[in-house]
Amino acid sequence: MDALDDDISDLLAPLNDAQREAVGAPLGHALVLAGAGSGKTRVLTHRAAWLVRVHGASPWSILAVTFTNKAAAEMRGRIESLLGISGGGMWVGTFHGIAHRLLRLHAEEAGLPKGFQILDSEDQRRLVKRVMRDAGVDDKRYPVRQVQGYINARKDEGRRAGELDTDDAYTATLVELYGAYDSACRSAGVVDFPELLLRCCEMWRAHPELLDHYRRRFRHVLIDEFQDTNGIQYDWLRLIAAEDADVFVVGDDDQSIYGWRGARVENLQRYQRDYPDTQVLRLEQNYRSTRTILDAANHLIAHNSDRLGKSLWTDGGQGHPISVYAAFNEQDEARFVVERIRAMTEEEGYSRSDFAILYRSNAQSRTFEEALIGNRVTYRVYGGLRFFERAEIKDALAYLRLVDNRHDDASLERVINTPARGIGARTVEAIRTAARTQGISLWEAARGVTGPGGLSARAARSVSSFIELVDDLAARTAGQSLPDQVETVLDVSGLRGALEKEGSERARDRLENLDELISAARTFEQEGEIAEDMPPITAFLAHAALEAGEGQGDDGEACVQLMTLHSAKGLEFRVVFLAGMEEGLFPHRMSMDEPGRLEEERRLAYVGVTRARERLFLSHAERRRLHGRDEYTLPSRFVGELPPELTEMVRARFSVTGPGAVQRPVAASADDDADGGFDLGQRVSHRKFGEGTVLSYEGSGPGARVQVHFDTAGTKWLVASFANLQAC
DNA sequence: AATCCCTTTATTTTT
DNA sequence: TAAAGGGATT
Repeated sequence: MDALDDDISDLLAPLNDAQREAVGAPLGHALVLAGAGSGKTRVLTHRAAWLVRVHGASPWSILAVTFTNKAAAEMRGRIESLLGISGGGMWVGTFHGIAHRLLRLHAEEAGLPKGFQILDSEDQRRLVKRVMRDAGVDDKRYPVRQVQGYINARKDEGRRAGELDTDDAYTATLVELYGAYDSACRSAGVVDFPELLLRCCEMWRAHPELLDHYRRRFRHVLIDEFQDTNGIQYDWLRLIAAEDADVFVVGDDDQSIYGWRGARVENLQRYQRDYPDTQVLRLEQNYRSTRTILDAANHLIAHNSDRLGKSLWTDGGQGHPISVYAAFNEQDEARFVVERIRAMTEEEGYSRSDFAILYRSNAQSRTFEEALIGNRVTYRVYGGLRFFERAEIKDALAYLRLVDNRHDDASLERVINTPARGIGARTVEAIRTAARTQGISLWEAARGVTGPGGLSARAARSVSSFIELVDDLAARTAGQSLPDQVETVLDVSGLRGALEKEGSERARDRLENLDELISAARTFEQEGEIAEDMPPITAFLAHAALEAGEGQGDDGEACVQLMTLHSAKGLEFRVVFLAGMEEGLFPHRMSMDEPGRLEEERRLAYVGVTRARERLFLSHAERRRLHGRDEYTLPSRFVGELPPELTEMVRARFSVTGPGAVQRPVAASADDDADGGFDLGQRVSHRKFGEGTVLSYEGSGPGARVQVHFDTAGTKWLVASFANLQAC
């Protein structure tokens, strides 16, 4: 196809001037500062298509990088539809996915065994723990998570244990553990997530001819969400993008919310410094939200300093004011949200899938779930435990990994006594010691200890039958199809049998998940990308580690969506509820003291506000049960940072006589407090419904009604004078 | 070796 | 509150 004859109007027509300028930017170095809802993804995908159709670039020469698999899949799909062909040869993926691919292709140059496996965070934590035990480090002084965090942070900076300063004893121990952990990874033939990037960089540095090959191939590099890149990802880009390559990065400093995970907003400035010819483009027209919502977002984010500066505008309508609801407690907050959802679906024609309830921390979802269930509103919670992270799935995968590589110590430790087969802590400890002293893998050590000496006869028998089991699995699965291999593992390992015997509800769930694993294997075999000469099982295991299986859940039915603010980034909804707008919760108390972290919280609030297209509701509870204690809370400062003229306070349905004063209904029972009323949130008991909590009032005098959420009987409105509620 | 009970602790999350 | 981890018990 001659690029010049191609009619490119479909590429430019759906774009505004700023977007068009970005898409058609001259080859070189571009930085697109794209505000929320300004058509960032569209610009990125049209740019890729533009490169092919206008500059005649081969898809082979394009490398497009995102942060999540979901974003990568979406980008690939959209580019392909713009090109009208499959983007054959184009590399579109996550940083980790692409680095992984490179390491597979060049395992030898990278110093990795052919069938290396990937550790997810949990695997990594277990391994760190084991290394610490072996090194005799006290996990009270050095919490495992902290050590893990330290190692990952250093890897994200691109630094190995050997390059680190050890000024004080504490750091020295951390560095030592880092080194010991890395050697454990090396001997087991496994890599963790940050290692994928780091190893890739090291491979390129050690093999300039390889780097040169890829530099000549990938003439065009596109990167999404650049504000989320960390140090090693930036290094990686600097390596792969030759000086004269075409680099197109898109980001928004106001949406940088992963600083705590090593993301460095400064990379936006660093990029401009490292490539002085960078053309900076701004996308400031928002197509998503009403003017009210956008103005509110702009005001909010203006409270941050150190911004690159960007101001979003829209030519859309004013829209509704932002509603702010002060709830008594979290149940009342949930009740309010669910009531609004009910009213808007019934009276204004909204669908359930138009609503999102966003919150700062996952624990907040529970109250909403209860309220939604109580009102028979279908919903879906995003986040939480992902498919491939479930214990039963990981057990099954660990068997597969062990069959693939007997020296994978982490997997061996995981399943040596799962299901229980009489190999207890002491036995495992003996194997571990043997492995450590002889410098061999656990597998080899396990084979050794079955010999004379050491273990009791019973333990030795158990261990050797485990060894036989794994060898037997290997023999049986050889030559089988992927789903059959999974099936074999489930049956022969006893994983399935143990769950069937248990027979509980939970066990049935797990069995279903295991069945789903077989289907996942089948799907992967049919559709998955099994590159080059990689054995399917290796590819499948890598897939399980790199894609936690977010797609699993039940779509289809219209659902209200519940998720954290973090997972809402990149999404949009007609109606958004931002719940728990309270000091201490949001901004979170752990991020309140440091100015930098507080600003990140504010960016998170900004992300939340800009998710809304039409309506935005903020709510905060005056009293919230936190860790089992009732806490009295203040509204979040972020609420106060919105212009008052754009917000309206929503009143509860009971009468309010003065500022903050609640007129209490007269209760029939004379035996409680002085004025005979109940306090909101007070515990009461009813003859028939049992105990409950007072949620709200309506009216006063003898006709006053009181809303009580009963622990077992649900929420009810009662006429106070007849209900004969007792304080308790 | 498995079970039970007590203490501790308590963001955000992708890969 | 509730989950998870550690220590003691069976």
